[in-house]
Amino acid sequence: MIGGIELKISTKGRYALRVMIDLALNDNGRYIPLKDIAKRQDISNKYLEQIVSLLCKSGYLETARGSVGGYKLARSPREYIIGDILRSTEGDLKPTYCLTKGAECNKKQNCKTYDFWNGLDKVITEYVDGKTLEDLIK
Amino acid sequence: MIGGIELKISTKGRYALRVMIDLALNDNGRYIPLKDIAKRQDISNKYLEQIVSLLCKSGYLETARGSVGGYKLARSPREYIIGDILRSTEGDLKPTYCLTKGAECNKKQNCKTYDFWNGLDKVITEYVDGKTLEDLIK
DNA sequence: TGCAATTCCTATTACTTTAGTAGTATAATA
DNA sequence: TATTATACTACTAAAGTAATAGGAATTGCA
Repeated sequence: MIGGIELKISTKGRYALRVMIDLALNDNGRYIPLKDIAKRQDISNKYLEQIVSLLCKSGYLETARGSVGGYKLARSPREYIIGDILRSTEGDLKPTYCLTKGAECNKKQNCKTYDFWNGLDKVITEYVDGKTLEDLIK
Repeated sequence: MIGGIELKISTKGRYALRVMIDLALNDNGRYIPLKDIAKRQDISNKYLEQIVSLLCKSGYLETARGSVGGYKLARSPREYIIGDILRSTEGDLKPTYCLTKGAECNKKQNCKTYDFWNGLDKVITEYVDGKTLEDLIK
C-alpha cells in the first residue's frame, strides 16, 4: 500500500489541548478529578491518565492524590504557549527529521529541500508559539 | 508506550520532492530512466517506482516505456506548486481529521480547538502553496 | 483503623502505517 | 528476439497509535 495520510497531530496532542482548555474553563480553585474531565470530553479515563502524566512532568499542572485529589492549572491561561503543550505530548513538531539537532542529514549542505523544510518548520513554530491558552478559551 | 514523534512528512513526500528537483536539474529534453534518479538520490529504485507512479497519475510527469524510456517533467518548474506535489503522495496535509470535509467532528460548532487547528492548516497551506519547484532549484 | 476515591506506574495489545522488497507483465527499441 | 525500461500487484518487517488493564501508593473521612 502506498498513499497514506500524514502530517497529523495525534490524539495525544489534541487531547492534551482539550484537557488544558477544560481545566481553564472549569477552574474553581480546587483540584478537578480526571474522571470529570474524561466524562466532559468523552475520552477514556485511563488513556487520559497517561497524557496528563506528561503534562504534569512538564510542570504544566498541579496535582493532588487521594480522595479529593485531581489536577489544576499551575499558572494562568495566558502563561501557556500552545506550542509548548503540544510538544510536551507530541515530541517535536518539526516536519522532517533533518531539522532536528543531532539528526541532520549528511547532505544537508547542498540539499535543495532543506531550506524549504526549514521554512515550513518556521511558519508552524511561529503559529503554535504565537498563541496562548487564553487565546483559545475566549 | 506514549510520547512518540509526529507531524512528520513521510519519505513518500520527501522523495517525491527530490525526484521532481532531480528531473528539473537534469532536464536534457529526453526521458530520464528511474535508475539514474535512484542512484543520484540514493533511494531504492523499486520504492521510487511506486512514488513516481503517483506523480504520473497526477499528471506531473511524462513517461515512456521501453529501452530509451523514463520520466521527464510535464511542465516547466515554475508551474509546479510544492503543495500539490506533496499532496499527490502524502494525501492531504491537514493537521487534524476534523478539518477534512466529510470527516468533521460533530462537536465542531462549539469546539475551542477547531479554529486553532484551522489556523494552523492555513499557515501550512499558504506556505506550501506559495512556493514552486523553480523556487527550490534556484 | 479501614474504606473509598484518586493519582501513579508499568505492561500488554489490536490495529494501522511506514518503508520498503519482490515478482511478473507489458511495452519499445535496436 | 534480446534488452531495457515502465506498470502493476502482492507481501512483509518494524514501528507507531490508541488505547486497555491491573495494581500500587496516597489522602480524606467516617
